[in-house]
Amino acid sequence: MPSSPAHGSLARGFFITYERKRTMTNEYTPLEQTRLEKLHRLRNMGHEPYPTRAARTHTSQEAIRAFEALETQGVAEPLKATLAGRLRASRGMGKITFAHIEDGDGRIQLFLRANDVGQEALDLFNREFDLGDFIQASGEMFRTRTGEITLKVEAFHMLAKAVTPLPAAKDEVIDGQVVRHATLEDPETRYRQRYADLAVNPGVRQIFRNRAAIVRALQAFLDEHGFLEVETPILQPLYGGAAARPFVTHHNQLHQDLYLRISFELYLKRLVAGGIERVFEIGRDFRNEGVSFKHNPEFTQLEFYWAYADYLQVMELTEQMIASVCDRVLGRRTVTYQGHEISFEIPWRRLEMRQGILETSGIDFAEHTTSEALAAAMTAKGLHPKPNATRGKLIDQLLSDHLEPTLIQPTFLYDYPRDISPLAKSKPGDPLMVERFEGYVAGFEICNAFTELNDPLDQEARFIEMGRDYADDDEERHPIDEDYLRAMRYGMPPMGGFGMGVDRLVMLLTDSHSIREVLLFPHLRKEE
RNA sequence: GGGUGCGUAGCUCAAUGGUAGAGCAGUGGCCUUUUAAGCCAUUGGUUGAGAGUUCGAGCCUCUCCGCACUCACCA
Repeated sequence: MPSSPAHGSLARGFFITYERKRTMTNEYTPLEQTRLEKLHRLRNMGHEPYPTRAARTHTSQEAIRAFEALETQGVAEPLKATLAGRLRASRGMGKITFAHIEDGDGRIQLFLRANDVGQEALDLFNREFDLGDFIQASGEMFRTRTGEITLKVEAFHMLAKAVTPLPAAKDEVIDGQVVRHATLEDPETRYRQRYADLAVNPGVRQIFRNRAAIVRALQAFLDEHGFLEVETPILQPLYGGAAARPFVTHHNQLHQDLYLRISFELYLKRLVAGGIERVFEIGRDFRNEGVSFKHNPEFTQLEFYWAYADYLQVMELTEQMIASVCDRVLGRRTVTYQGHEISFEIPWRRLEMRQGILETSGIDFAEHTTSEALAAAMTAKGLHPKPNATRGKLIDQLLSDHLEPTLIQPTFLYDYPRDISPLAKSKPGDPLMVERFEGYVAGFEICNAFTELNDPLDQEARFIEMGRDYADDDEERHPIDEDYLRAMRYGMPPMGGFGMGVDRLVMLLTDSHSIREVLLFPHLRKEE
């Protein structure tokens, strides 16, 4: 990049043209122009605004802890430190300036005095440095009159000039409580410009630290229980394993349409057929559906499959796994979610799905074995059954409308109707029901599991039966995965299988009201 | 996709159909232990975009864009 004149139109013109070509951004705002002029002045004075390297010796908290340690030991020798971070507050008071910088650890105060750095440098700091700039400062640690551990700056320089001001956010400490003023709140700006959100809203960073810890805790738990972590194709020639519309893409050279996976199920069960008795995957699923506070088009799923186990054993492993995650990540098993005290202590409540629906809606679906009969019973109760719905969908409607909202404490709903569970094994002696459970917390579903169907003839019949419920052009109609049937015909051991929305678990453990809060870059419509 | 609501300065928010404002941030000045520092002065707006009604529109009407909530969809 050529060196630029201080603050002429030539310099600005250069930058604007460059930016427009690259990103089609608009012109710089007046606030940005002010900062660009500072940038050019710094450069003209020989202060590189974007030096190649930093040289910090301590993070903010390391410096504070090291100072406290020396203080307790009564060491007279002052602690020298070079700190680096983002300028978040600056209070100029004539011949001295107090400032705070923020790094990955937290905040620390800087104290700049004309006596120490020189009047010229102090003026440079006050005139050309802005909130949001990344800077480096060296000096000795001390305590101010009010007791705050502070760096008495002897030398400082810019590490990266911020051209665009951060959305203002100031903290006030009242009786030990941090009160934030004019924080960035607009959800659209927060999600579109997550970098700005992360920079000014510390709670956001904590959510994603917790998210990473939750995923690691799940991996550790399953690893300790003998499950092998694998990665299966995201681009699939056929999709399956869930009721969802897929995203379609195309491989040019192979002249082949491909689907982004909607679940891992059929691939992971192929692996069990191949002899991997305990297997799991944590990864991204893609579903071409509407968005809501609990749905994003791409989301993170955990699935595991466990040979020779059934859904009851999976149920027990599930509550152990969640408790283990709570222990590792939070150090406790109770959380507050949107005002509800929720306990993940073992065991969770177990409720037969039929019984739960009977209690909350007054309808026993077992007494109505056809969709017509069930719809009539619902109408008789003053409910509004969806027209032309299958019996399974009507039961699902009763579940979501009446039962689901009541399931605040962790609850396993078990035994589901066969016609909404084409991959689950029937209950012995009850051909209409399958061995399946779903875990509900805070009124929404977080996991889904069953004793897996391993009878290739039954599976083929279910696929065909399922296909009959849809017209040929119905988008929900699923293709039959012949290769999966072949894998099953080679022999597939009995097994329990499990799937969980990791984002929803993160929501629960971070008290987030929307899935978008726990996704770094949630899906939004295109800007403009 | 439907319904409801919202969109005003960089951020958070005001403004009966009648001159678009405040705090913070910014700019200039004073200030050597402050911490939402303070004090004085001051800049900043095509009120999301476009059209219409009106003497006059941030406000009323319509279209579009975006966001939120909600419904539909989600074996």
